[in-house]
Amino acid sequence: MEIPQKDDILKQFPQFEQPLLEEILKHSTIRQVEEGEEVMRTGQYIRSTVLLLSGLLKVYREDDEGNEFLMYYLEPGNACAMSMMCTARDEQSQIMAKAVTEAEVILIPSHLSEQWLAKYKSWHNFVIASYRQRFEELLQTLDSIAFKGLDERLLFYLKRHVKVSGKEIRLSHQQIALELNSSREVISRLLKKLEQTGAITLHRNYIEVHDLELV
Amino acid sequence: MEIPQKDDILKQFPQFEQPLLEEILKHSTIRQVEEGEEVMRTGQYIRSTVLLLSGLLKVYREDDEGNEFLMYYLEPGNACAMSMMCTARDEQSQIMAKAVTEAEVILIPSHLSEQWLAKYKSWHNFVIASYRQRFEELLQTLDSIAFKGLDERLLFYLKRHVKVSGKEIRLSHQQIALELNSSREVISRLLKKLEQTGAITLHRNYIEVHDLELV
DNA sequence: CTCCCTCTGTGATACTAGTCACTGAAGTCC
DNA sequence: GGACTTCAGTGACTAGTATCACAGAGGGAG
Repeated sequence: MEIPQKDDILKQFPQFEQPLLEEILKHSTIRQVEEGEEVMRTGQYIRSTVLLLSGLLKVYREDDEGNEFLMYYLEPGNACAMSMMCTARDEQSQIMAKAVTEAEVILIPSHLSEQWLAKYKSWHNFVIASYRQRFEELLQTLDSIAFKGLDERLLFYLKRHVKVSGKEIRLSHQQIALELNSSREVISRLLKKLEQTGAITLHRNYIEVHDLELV
Repeated sequence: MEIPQKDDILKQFPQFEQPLLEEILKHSTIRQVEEGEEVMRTGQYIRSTVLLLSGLLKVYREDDEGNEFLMYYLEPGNACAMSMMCTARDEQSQIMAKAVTEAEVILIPSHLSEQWLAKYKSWHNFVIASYRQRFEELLQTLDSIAFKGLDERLLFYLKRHVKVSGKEIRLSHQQIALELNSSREVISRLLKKLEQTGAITLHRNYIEVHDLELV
């Protein structure tokens, strides 16, 4: 655990008022998270609000048989909406969060983030905006599962991935299959088809994206 | 539009503080909604927070081809979480809401429901609790779509329906198919199978539920 | 260079769900 | 009672996805 540095926070959360920043500096801690490390597990009690300072987190849902599917990514400047909603009553997490890359998160004790809602306008706005963004992203994910075939879902997934981490997608087909709750062979076949349209080029362990929009 | 009556509100929202109740009485309106009427449409601008006083609303998502699927039901004492999140910036609705039965909703001007967050503890708690509940229900719906076959989803749907409106489900197979984004024939077949287990009895235009837990 | 492990490609097959075509049953209106 | 409409049941077929089995390619470690 480190003491948070003002400049780092300021860079990702420029909208926070000065006194709020001071409080964050005083009362919260920063945690370094390694690639692949779990930040939050289903069933875990939540005692802190989680803000992301650097790196990339994926937030996903896991069922009892170990199947999973991606809900959305969190980028620097985002907060985990679940961790904000649970503050009130020491609730359990409903979701999993894992570091896709090495990351730094700010942990704010729940009772403080709760107090700040009334105390700091910028915090209040930030929390509401976070809820809304996550809700909307979740609805998009839901749409793609409910209404689309796997081919379109894959496309949606790739686009989202490009948005958060660039045109070189460093994932095996297996990992993609996992996040879409599908199977490797099927993903391989669909990717192959995409390659034939010229939208991507396949390599071992990574995918080179050219243009997903024209598919 | 009617002037809200204090007793009605008190009955569904006993947790609200006295002065908050007074404000609701003073500034909000009640709207009667007929069965089948749309309370909210995707793309519509939201200017009020919606609380449900009586009746039953279904909240669902619709895609561009008119397909839909059910997100969750709202019962008396619940609020539409979307309508609370959109307050801040006059945002557009992402969802559809329709009255399943005749219903009464309280409409609270957005700027007030926003002010009350800071002003009334009980309002603030109510809003946060609503977010959380809806988020959780949405996650459940998501799970059932992502991880389950149609047979289990149907079961989940029936259970939920029983919870909000009793063991006589007055729906045609067609309507159920629509809410699950499936087709009538498939739902008919699955219902038939369920009937054979003894869990339900099928009739024209309604389903009699005996026990869904033992399936 | 060789061994080994992981990743990818591919055919065969099975299953789930959606679609089409049709039949009959139940309820409504005249 | 007969005509009409809506709802439900059923068989045949199709499409999409999952599963199984196996082959080959790429890269790392010795």
